[in-house]
Amino acid sequence: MDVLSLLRERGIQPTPQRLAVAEVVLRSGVHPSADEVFARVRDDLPTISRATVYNTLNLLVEKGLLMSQILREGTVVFDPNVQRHHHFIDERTGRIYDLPWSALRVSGTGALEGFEVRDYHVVMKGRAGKPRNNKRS
Amino acid sequence: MDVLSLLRERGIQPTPQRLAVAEVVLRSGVHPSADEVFARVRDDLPTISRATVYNTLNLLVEKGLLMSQILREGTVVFDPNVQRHHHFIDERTGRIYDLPWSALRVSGTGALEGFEVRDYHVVMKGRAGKPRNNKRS
DNA sequence: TCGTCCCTTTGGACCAAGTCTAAATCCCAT
DNA sequence: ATGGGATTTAGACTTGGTCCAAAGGGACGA
Repeated sequence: MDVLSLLRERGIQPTPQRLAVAEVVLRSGVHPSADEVFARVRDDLPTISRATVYNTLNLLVEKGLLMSQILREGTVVFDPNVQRHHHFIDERTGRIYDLPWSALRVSGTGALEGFEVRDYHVVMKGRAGKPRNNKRS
Repeated sequence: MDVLSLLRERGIQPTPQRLAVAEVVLRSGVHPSADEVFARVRDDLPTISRATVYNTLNLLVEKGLLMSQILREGTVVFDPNVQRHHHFIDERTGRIYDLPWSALRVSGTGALEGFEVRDYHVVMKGRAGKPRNNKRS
């Protein structure tokens, strides 16, 4: 599905600015901050303003095309993966990886006295890219 | 153990400013931001500077008396609980609660291809203060 | 074609969290 | 008492983010 249709589907009035922002963040596959998106978008649309990028990202979150996540110090990051999932943060690079929901299982969430759990996820830290398939260490 | 001895034990040269900061954050039982600590400490020590509060908090983290956590948008919070534990965030109040490590169990952390997990914890969101709740997720 | 209305974009002011720096102060050993 | 290293201070600076008033742009009726 192309980005233009995605926006229309959610009732977002498409504009060149919004399309450019959505292209960058939805296709990125990573977890950019707003200013990182700003920088990337400016390559194509040099006159776009910071306010528009922030407005658009917040609009995309509001309309369910993005999630914002609190995973980096000092800044929110945007995640084009809107399914439930977990996160892994590489300690060396700071890079954030998505882990599929099915990769982990958390038990005990229903047995917490005094807490009504609405959502949860696991945040893991370590090193990514070390072990290889079929190799033991 | 009093705070003065705690600092000495960790090789931290005690000063009135450091003691005041440590008292506030170690006894608070909550998860204050640096500026919240700054505000509280100024009640007792009106001339203390922001830089000293930030320096001291970072020093306490470095020396293992505190942990810093990324749980609130825009600011780091400090956690006097240095044991492994999970977190629950009340969506209405933003208040952060510690959950004992034993309250939850996460399985699958060892089976992740390509990720060497060094640490992890569960972040939950919902409403606190409602006893008697039995729901799975 | 021309207005006009409404939505969007823009630039800059503003705010909050946090770091940095240079100067002042403190403490301690000589 | 004095000199030096550690600590504190105020304020400048940086960065992430919001706010606002003015300008732009497109759809539609006259």
